[in-house]
Formats: sequence, structure tokens, C-alpha cells
Amino acid sequence: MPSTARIALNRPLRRLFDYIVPEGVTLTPGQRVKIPFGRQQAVGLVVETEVAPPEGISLKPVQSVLEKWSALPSETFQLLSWASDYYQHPLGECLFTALPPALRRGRPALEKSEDWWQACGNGAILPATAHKQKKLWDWVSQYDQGIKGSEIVKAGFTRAQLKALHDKDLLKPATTPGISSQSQLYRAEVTAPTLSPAQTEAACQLPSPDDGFNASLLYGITGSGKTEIYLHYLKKNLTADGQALVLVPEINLTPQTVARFKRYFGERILVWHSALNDSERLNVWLKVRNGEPIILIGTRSAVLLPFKALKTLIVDEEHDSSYKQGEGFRYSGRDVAVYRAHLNQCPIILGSATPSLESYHNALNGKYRLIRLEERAGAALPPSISLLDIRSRPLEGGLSRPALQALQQTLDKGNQALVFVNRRGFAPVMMCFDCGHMVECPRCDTRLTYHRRDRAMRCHHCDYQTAATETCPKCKSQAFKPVGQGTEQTEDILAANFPTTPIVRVDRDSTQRKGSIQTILQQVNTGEPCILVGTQMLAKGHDFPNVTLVVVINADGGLFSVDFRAPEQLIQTLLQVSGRAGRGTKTGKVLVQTCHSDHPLLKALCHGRYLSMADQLLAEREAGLFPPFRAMAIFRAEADTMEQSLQILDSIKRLANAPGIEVWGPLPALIARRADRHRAQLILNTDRRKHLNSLLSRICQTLEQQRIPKGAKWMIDVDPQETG
DNA sequence: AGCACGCCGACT
DNA sequence: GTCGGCGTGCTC
Repeated sequence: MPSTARIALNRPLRRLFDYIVPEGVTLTPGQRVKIPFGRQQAVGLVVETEVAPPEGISLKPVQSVLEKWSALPSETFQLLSWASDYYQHPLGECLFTALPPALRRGRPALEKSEDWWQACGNGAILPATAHKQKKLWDWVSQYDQGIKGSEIVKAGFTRAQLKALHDKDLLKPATTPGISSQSQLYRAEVTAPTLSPAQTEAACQLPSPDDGFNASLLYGITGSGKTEIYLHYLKKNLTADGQALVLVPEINLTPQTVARFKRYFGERILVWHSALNDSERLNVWLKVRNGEPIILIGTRSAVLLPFKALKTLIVDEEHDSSYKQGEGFRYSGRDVAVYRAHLNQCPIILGSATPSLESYHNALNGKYRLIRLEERAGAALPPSISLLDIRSRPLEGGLSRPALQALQQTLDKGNQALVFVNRRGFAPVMMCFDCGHMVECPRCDTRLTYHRRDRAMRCHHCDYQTAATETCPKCKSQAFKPVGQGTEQTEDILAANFPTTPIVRVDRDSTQRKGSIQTILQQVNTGEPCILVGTQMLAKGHDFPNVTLVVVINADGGLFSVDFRAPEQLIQTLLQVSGRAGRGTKTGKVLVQTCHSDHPLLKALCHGRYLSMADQLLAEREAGLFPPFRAMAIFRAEADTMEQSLQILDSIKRLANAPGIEVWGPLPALIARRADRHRAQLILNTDRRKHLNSLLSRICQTLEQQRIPKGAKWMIDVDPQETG
């Protein structure tokens, strides 16, 4: 009697499909197979073997087995199954995200561009005139396991000769799996970095790898040297045959960061990020899968890779919101990393100068060990932060007199300054002072941002743009003016006030135009006096040793937001950007312009104690019944009309009626219409996470059975980052 | 997600 | 009379 295997496909289906396992074939979970599916053929991943065949369905047999080994070793397979259930995303799609694109498409698991060749047939049949081809055939023949195409080219043959022999069936692609050469010696001779007394003390508190699962929250203020601690930890604790994963936000994965790790670990360092092409991804994936003792520095999705010998995890800037995937399989890279460490019984270090309230809460309740590093490396002191009340003060490009004076003084001393503006473009709104008209996006419920450099009006929520006009498009009045500040405007005002000083603007627009952020920052790296103007981009991951003054144009945006995470995010951003000041031996100063200088949060900011602010914010979260005290999930819907979206969510609300589950909504999203799609959401909130998970499971299963109106879509977001 | 089957408008 | 629009139904 033939056995039956349950197989997952890379389709948005919350179900699996059963196939007959051919005689003489044994399958294991995570193994790649080719299967017939409807009229097509597809790549599948084995989920379960020896299952009872369903009744009344005639099963098709597995067509072929792509490799003998499992693409997803058991620990990785368990991790992905857990994530599929936790985030309520179809198992098939979750499993396939752990494969590089080439393997998803059913390509062979061979080092790509590293094509392998084997000799076959008899080279003697070649005519005497083809002596070069004969030579190539003889040469390849000596390698029983096959040889890489690149080696063939290196040996002085051409691709054309290779192809000629392939056509004559004298060479064939090698079928050996791409198990490449095992461990070389990796920079064992370079010793761990020297730590300061404070760093040493922190490092001593980190767990030994033999302690099994152990999560540490490394709270290290900016400039305290967390990276040295990571390097030191890996150097001291990672054995020669172990693998390690260092997760970083995309923006922090710079050549400098990688170079720093390579100084200590040489070729043992590999990277994983969005800029890799398919063959690079495949090659890294194979090394990870083969258990080569690598240290992988990667962004979010690296946490899903099939490590064979993972011994240590590090999540740098663990508070960073980019760890949460914002679409499709909406997992949190940080949270999956913690679960992975747990599965693997290995240590994990979460590092941040501004820990997330979730992680901090876990540290307070003893789940994580809290390690504090509140001293800057070297002689540097933390920057002093002060508020600048701008009520009834005249502003120029958003800058008050005292701020301009402070900038002047900084430049006079030969130092650099940074001006933080939270909006790109020239002005976030164009308004007519005669008829009151404001230019809106025709597809979204938003205003168009004025980009003066390009004479364009752009929507920052879709790709709409139109030419800017001199007069009001509605009443043709001349009294048509920009309202509010953007980076372009601040740049202009600074240029007018400091005509001899270089002004360097850093935002998505300027970096897109001039290539990388690195090129733009060359100017700053000279150390000569200059003023940096920019958005969020400046707040993360860059060191500016000569910047001694940071001016924050306006801090009030996040103070009264409807999003419960807004205050936390505001404080984090302000502290991150403050951390740019006074990195070298010079003490930094931060001026925060605000209309609410008596706001408790901003007052606390001046005392610069992040954890005491976090305590305060946690108390507010607890009072408001928000995470991390409660579990939260959001159903979102989008459709051609708001009625449709609300209707879908209303039907979900009926399904969600269960004891202990609070349901808020449905309500239109903060930006209700985006790219002509009408969006709404339904919030589920509870103190019973397990209960919520099984409820979500039932709802999603039911929803999948129901048919949804044509243009409409629903999605589920567990532990949402954004509630707007 | 694909992909086919299936019924209604403008073309050789 | 056909080509093709995308509605809906299914994939072991």
C-alpha cells in the first residue's frame, strides 16, 4: 500500500494537499518536491508523511523529489510552523519565504553562477580539429564530482567551448548538491576588542552559550559601544563550528558595519539583505543550510533562514519598527528571533539605546535579563537636551531666533550642526489664503506635498504627482502659499542665513538623486563646518563626530497622535537623533523646538533617562489596556468603497464575538482612502493570547471559505505596529 | 496565486 | 459568425 504525504504550496491557501508517495521513495518534512497541481506543475514542501489518505479524493502521485535532503531542517521547520500559526499566515507561504527565489521556482540547489559540470560520453569521438574541446573534455573528466563553470573559465577555456560539448552530450550539468568546501580557518588570530570598564561589566553579565535559552536586553545609550560588546561576545563564546545571526535594520547594514565585523571574523561574515540578487541569495542560503560556521549579518528575513548550527542570536536596535513586516506574512523579525533562540536553546541579545516597551516590560518581569550600559565610550558625555518654546516666536523656515543663534555659535567654533525636520519636500500643504483651498491628492485622503526643487506637487502615500502652480488652482488667487516646513524649505532658509556654510540635505529625495547616502556624507566626513538638514534617515546608524548641535524643528507631531505607539516612537526618534550630537570628545547640545514645553514627556526627555520615560509610558499602556499588557490583533479590509470594507469587518466582528475578547470598530483607517482604495480596520484586544490565537484561527478559516466581493481584500495583523 | 471554463460585446 | 472581456470555481 503506497503511503500518503501532506504537502504545502506557495499559494495563499490555508490548506495543504495530499499526494501519493511513489514506491521506494522516503520523504521528510521540509523536503522539496515537484507535484502536479491542477493543470500546472508546482514546487511543494513536504509537511507530513504517512498521513491517512482523505476519502473520496483520488490522489495524484508526487512527480519527483528535488533533493534527497530537507530544505528546511527540523528546527527551522518548527519555527516557521509556529510563525504561521502565531501570525495566522498560510503555512505554505511561510515555509516558502525561507527559500531563496531560485529554489521557490524549482531550480536545483546548486551554487548558482557556480554551475557544475561533469564529463560524460566518450571524448574520443571528437574530430581532430576540435583539439581545444578535446582538451576541455579530458580536463573535466578528471573531476568525478564535477567542476564549477567558473573554474573551467579560469583554466583558460571559454563558455562557448563548454556549450559546444554540452550540445554534443559530452558534458552535462553536475547533479551533486552544492555542498561547498567546509570550514576554512577564520581569523582566529585576531583577538576580541578591548572593552572599557563599563563595557566589561556589561559583557560579564551576558550569558554563557551553555546556559541554554537566555534572553538579554542590552540597554546601551548611544555611543556606549554596543557593537564592541557584540564582537567581544561572539569572539569569546562562538565556537569554531557554530553559526551566529546578527539582525540589523536595513538602514544600519552599511559597508562600514560589515567591515567592522570582518576585521574580527574575516570571511566568516556573510550578509543577507534586500540588495542581493537571486544567485547571491542562493549561495548564502546554501552555506547557511550546510551548517558552515558563518556569522550572518542580515535584515528581518535572515531570521527565517535554515541554520543548521545556530548558537547565538543578536538583534541590534531591537526597538526598530522595520523589524515588523508591514504586508503579507506580517511577522516581527525580533520576536521570531526570540522564539528561535528558545527553540534552539541558545542565547539571544537584544540591544538598543531606546528599548521597545515590549522588551523592557519583559526585562522588568524577569523574562529577559536587563543589562545597562549608561556610559559613553571614551571621554564623551551624553548631550544636554533643552526645550525651546516657540509659541508666539517668529519662525524662519521653522527655525526660531535662538535656534539660528545657536547654529551660528556652533559654526563659529568650527563645529558641525544637524537640523532634524520630520518632513521631506518644501512644505506639506499649499493653501490659498483667499478661498481656503488646499491641494489634495485625487486618489488619497491626503494633501499634496510641495516639492519646489522639481516644481511638483506629490502625494507621499501613492505615486501621484502633478506640476506645481503659481496661483490657486481653484480661484486663481495670487495668495497661494506654502504652509508648514519641509527639509527643502529649511535648507533654503539655512542657506540664506549662512551663505558661506555648506548645507547638506539628507532625505529620500536627495539620496535618490545623488546615489547613496555615503556619497552625500563625504562632505560631512571632512569635518569642516557645515549644517546637515534631514529626516529620520539622519537619526539612524550614522556617526558624525564633529556634530555638536542638534536642532529639532518640531517635536509636537507625536504628542497628541491617535496611535498608542506614537509617544514611544517620538521619544525614541528624539533620543536617537540626539545621540548624533557630541560623539567625539566634544559635548553635544540638543535644542527641541515645541509649543508644549510643559508636556511631561518632553520635560522627562530633558533629563535624558530613557528608562524612567519608559516606566511612565508603560504605566499609560497598562491603564489604556494596550500591549504589552494585552494581546492585540487587527483585521484590515480594503475595497472600492468604504461600505464594502466596513461590511467585511462587520461580518468578522460577528465571528469575533467571544468572552474575554474586546472588539473595537470597525472604523475607517486614519487615511481612509489610499490610492483609491477604501480602508478600514477592526481591533481585537484581550489578556488571553492563547484564546485570541485560536479564535483568529477559526475566523481566518471561516473567512477563507467565504467569497469576498470582487475588488475587496481582508488581512490579519497580529501584534500590529501601526494602528492608524 | 494561477488557470480554465463560461457566458456576453466589437471585429475579420 | 469568432476573439476576448474578466466573474467564479478549483487545485490533492
